[in-house]
Amino acid sequence: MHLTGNGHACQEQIRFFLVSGAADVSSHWNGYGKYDGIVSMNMRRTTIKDVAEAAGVGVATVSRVLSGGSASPATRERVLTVAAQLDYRPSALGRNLRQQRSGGIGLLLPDITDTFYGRLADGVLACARSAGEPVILGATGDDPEREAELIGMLLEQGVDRVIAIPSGDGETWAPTLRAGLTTVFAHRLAAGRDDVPAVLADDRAGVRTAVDYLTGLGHRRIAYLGGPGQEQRLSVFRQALGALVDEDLIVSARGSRDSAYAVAAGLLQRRPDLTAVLAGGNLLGEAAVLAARELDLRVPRDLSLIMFDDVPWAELCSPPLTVIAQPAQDIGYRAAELVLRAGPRRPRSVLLPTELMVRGSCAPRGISRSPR
Amino acid sequence: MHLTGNGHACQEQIRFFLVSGAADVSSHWNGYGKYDGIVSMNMRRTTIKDVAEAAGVGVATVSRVLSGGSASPATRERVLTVAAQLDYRPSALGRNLRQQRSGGIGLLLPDITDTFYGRLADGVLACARSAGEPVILGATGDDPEREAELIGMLLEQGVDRVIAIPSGDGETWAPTLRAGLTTVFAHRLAAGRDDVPAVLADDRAGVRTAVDYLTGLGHRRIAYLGGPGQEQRLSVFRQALGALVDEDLIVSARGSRDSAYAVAAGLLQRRPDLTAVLAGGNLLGEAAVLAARELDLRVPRDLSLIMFDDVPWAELCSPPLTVIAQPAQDIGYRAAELVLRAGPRRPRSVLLPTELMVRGSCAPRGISRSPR
DNA sequence: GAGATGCATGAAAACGTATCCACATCGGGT
DNA sequence: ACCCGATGTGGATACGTTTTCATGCATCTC
Repeated sequence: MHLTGNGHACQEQIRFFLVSGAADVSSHWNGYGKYDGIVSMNMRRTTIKDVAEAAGVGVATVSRVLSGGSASPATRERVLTVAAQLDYRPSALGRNLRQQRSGGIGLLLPDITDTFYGRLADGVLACARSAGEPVILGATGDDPEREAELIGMLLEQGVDRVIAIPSGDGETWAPTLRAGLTTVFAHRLAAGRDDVPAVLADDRAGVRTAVDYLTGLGHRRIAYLGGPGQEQRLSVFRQALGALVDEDLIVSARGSRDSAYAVAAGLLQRRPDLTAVLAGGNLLGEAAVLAARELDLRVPRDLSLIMFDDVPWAELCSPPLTVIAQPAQDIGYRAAELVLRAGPRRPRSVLLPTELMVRGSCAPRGISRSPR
Repeated sequence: MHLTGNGHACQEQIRFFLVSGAADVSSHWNGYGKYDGIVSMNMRRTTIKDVAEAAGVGVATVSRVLSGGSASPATRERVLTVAAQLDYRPSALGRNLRQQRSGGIGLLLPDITDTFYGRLADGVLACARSAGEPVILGATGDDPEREAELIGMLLEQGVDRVIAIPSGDGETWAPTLRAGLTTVFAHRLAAGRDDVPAVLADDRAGVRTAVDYLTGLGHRRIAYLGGPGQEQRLSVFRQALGALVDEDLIVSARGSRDSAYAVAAGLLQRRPDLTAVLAGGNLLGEAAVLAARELDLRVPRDLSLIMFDDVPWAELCSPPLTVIAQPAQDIGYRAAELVLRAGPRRPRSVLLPTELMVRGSCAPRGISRSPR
């Protein structure tokens, strides 16, 4: 009761100022923050109603002005001035409930610890920030179940836009689309969901370039060390390798570092005859380097190595790693653009170029590895 | 109109099933999703009211049951059953508006690309997930202005819990606390805001250990390569070094990789006489390694290097980097715990241990570096 | 047996916003 | 002079939930 009365008094005060001369208002009310200690604890949030009363207009008008609707220049200016003076910030809560959507954009990725996804997330954040949209982050751990859980959470939150590096298949994503979420996939697709727009690096060209480079150096027994959801790369790998393909040299790890290392070490141990490895991600590349070192294989003399994704430490490694650079940040940014600009018709998917960065981890096939 | 009528019909249907035999309901309505193609586009969200009507109780009762309030076992079971059948999910939008808070937890950090912050974020996500809370991520770029902007966004969203690696000073964070947000700082403090609980790595001990280790190896001219917000580390560094301190050897970079490299290269070039560097973060360590390589300084023969924060590539580097490991993930997790369990009284801050991991980037001071 | 006590329950209010609709005002055209 | 359309405006409503409050019923106590 007391509070409401107090608030009213303030608003009258402001109206007075506005009438007598708006120019002075700011100087008087700039120090609003100084009232901190006194009123902060139990101060009600400034609502659209307060602004309306202080400006002497209806709430509808305020809402229109602030949402870009039509209004006479005079009232528009008055409303804007008063809103600024009161330091009014529209409550996303009210708006969200009214329009049945929370506005934010959900971002679901396997592992925020992986610098690739980190850079991708950074791109999303950059675009979202320029659009003033909050980003809700979730880590799926490449587990469809956790992914489904997170999707449920997003739905419950009323999020209506989501960018995902999908782990699950079409089934997992059915509820999302059914609920009318605008979805954009990044970096990879979900099996059986080619109706969802996506932003992808040109894996096809990347793999082909890498394979051509390695075969050009004389390599014949080339392994692919893959991760989750790399079916497309695998098919291109097989295709590019043609007759040289050896299914025993194509292995897949789960998302974790441990799994990657285990698989890499197993591969190198099992097949001492292979001369080159294409690692399908920086975690896998890291695992390959560690495993090679553990087995006393020297890169690139004993083993040539190409890694997907250019990370800062690729240059620090010795030898510096030859990589296929992917525009992780761009992927995120473009995905955010797509999901924000989602118009009536479904936007076209985007394919971003990859680039082979030749450093020092590949060499012509020399003397065959000495058996251990 | 048509829709409402349709919805009512469905509810009647369900009530009938429930009366006649609940066991059959699931089998009949399991296939609910099959109606997708027909009704999905214009199907109203299932609300608490629907559940109430279908269960033949009031909305208040449903709310109580679902929020863990008291209710008779009979009604509780009936409500739960109906809710499950209707696949009812409470709308966070409505709840948020009602209780004037959005429930989620905001996470503000300088740069999600930095693996340290990535791991920290991962810890936060882990804890938040187990609590069922969404996380809203924002990247400040170590810029107080952007930070203030993001804080404003969080306030607008009604977020009432925030974890931050603060960039700004107490002034920046005044609005946050004024608005009644429960705030927890992680990894570092904001100047003049020691009233905010924090989760920190034991920098004090870390720096001291590192300095002792280096001086123990005979080093006398030791540089500190710092980043933003490392005032405390600097003071400890000076203190630990005692009479050996040389202000010219204490330099600070901004957050970016470029800045870090520039400062590192400048330092090494300007002072060829220094024999050891303590880098205050993995970006700075990376910069130091690159700069040293560029100047043809061999590590550790010409230059000993210790880096704050243990990252996977520290082992891949040659030589492997001696580091001060920080429990980044734990920091995030604990911070999330604190901010979630925020009771009436302010929780105590937490200090987590650091650990010196000796690898190969430090050596006893040998022959002084040859001048270039 | 009457009053007191406890519990389950539902109607209603509130949260802050956007939008629908009705009304008023004004200018220009017949 | 009258009407009509365009435009600006404000009251009222709805969004889905939680919480308060009053009511009814059953049980307990003296």
